Amino acid sequence: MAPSTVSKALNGHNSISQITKERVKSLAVEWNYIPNEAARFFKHNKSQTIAVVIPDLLDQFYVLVIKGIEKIASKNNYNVIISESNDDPGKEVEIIDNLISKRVDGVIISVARNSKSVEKLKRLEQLGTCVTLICRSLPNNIFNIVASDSEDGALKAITFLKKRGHRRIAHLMGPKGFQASKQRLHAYKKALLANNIAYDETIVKETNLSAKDTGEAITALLKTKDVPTAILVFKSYLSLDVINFLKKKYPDKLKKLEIIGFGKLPLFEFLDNKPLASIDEKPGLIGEKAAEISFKNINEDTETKTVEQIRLKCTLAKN
Amino acid sequence: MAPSTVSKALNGHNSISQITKERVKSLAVEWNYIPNEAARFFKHNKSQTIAVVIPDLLDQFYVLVIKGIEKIASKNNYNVIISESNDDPGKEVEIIDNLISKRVDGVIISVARNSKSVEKLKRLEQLGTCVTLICRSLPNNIFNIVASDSEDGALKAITFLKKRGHRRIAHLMGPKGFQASKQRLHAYKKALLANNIAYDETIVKETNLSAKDTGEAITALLKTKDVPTAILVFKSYLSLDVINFLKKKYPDKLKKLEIIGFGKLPLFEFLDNKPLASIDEKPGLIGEKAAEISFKNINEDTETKTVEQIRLKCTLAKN
DNA sequence: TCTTTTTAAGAAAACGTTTGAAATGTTTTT
DNA sequence: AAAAACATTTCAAACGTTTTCTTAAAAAGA
Repeated sequence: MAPSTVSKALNGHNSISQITKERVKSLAVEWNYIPNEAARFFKHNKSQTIAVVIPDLLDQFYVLVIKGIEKIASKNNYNVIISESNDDPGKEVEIIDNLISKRVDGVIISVARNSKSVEKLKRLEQLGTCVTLICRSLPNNIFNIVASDSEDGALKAITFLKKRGHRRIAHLMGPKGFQASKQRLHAYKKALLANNIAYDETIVKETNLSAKDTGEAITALLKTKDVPTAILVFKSYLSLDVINFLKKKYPDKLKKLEIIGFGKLPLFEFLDNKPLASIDEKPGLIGEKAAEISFKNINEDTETKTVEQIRLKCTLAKN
Repeated sequence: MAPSTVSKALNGHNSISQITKERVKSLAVEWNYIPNEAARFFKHNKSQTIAVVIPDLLDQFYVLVIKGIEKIASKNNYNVIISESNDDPGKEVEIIDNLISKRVDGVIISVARNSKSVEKLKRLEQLGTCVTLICRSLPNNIFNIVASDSEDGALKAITFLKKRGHRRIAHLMGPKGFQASKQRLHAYKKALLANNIAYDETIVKETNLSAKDTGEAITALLKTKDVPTAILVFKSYLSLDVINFLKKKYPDKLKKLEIIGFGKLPLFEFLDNKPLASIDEKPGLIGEKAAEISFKNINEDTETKTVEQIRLKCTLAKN
């Protein structure tokens, strides 16, 4: 029996008779034949693999994203490989070089802060790999992106807080250098406006995300003359730092400053003092959408490719 | 210039002159040449990849293991692919089939509870893949394994508790069907003995790991006539369930029952009520050791292969 | 200068699979 | 009965790299 016959039989080619197909298949089982994927990938110049690049696996947000991606990938019989950049732009470039030589079919990436990978990512696209950003954007919006709709999230959070009686709602923002920080600050402002609350920049504080800096920001907030009663926080883990800080330094304030943060994490279930509520950014769904974009592009002609920019609605989850 | 010359030049073969090597390398950069790994893997019948199979990425313990593996793998220029079995034996078998066809060079696996994969793993070894178990063992000890030394951990925990004045130390054990549960129960007994504390089976309770069952076990413990003042818990996440249960149902007992669990997690940092201490099983080190075993075996002749069984010492981490 | 040795580069085969074309065998049509 | 159509199988080339073997050129020795 010729190799080509076997190949065609196993792949259900219709130029092979039913009888042969069955004979081949049963022999394959009997002889424990397992196709050599490396040879197949090589032949097809496809790896049946999409790569996920994230900052850190200890961040449960990204784990949920990955689970979403895996769900779609396994439906499509695709493999997923995961790399951590640790938010190190150099490491990120290394990772992408590696992905290029692997000829992965798609890359889903949450770029490192201060990413230097734009050119590499462009090159990846030139080579036919579908690149999809998640959560964090890059200048010029030239890549597919799936992220949560911060404006929707902020609006739901602020509206909820107003209903609870809050009128003085602060914002702890991320580093001004980050796209996401600006975006969420803007969302915060817009949400205040929609709720007829005046914007007051004295109760918007920035943190570089270190616990120390966050502590100082909170201290400053607590020293403003009209102390805020609630705060919208840039990111879930940051909310936890805020709570930790309050617990240590201002335990009396703990109940007087209600916290809502972007992002809801499974680990919240174990916390005593947790944010009042969280903006659930649907990480699993982000992963699924990103994976779907990848597969759509992988299966399409390169000519018809268009850039997709998806912002997913959030929900407000009481903790 | 012949492909063979290029190949040799890029791989630093010494039958190529220095001049040509440099010429090739500079042209490679200029033309953006990136070797096709798929072709290479195919040619070598090696994938330069080790696979990690774990139950769940949301368990930070395993994330730390993975980070350890990645550390060693990247030193060796190896790729790591991760799969989640979700403790589903069927899914696990599927995953391993996939790994077989990928011809991965090594598999590091924390087998699913009730794993049905022994035969598949044997087959994997026959095919030349190095199989290393982590944390969870399989009957007959035919595979390499890296795990923590429960006896060492339990001894340190019980000794510490005794020094704090505890004489009545309970044990919340995992399902009796699990190898690990038996192991740790045995370690608990041995540690009591070493500390001259009598073993009392009325204060050893089993849980199937569901929150409900754990609650019942704790309730039963609290109802024993000589109520324990401390408890050694099977696993980190289980400690959290215990604490959550006490908080809800017996808040007064929260400070009266000191808890030490197997496993220390990064998320503990955010908790108010946390176990008194944790047995740090050094997940990162487990990953590193497992990866080292893999590479040692990958680079060795199959003839000289021996089974390695490593039990790593623990430390006791105050929380 | 001629032979021998050394060095460097090229040629060809191989890895396992898939693919389209060619060959074989069978059936239908004329 | 010959030709045409069809069904099924096999052949041969290809994918990009590495490796072994060969060849060409240069250097060394006589």
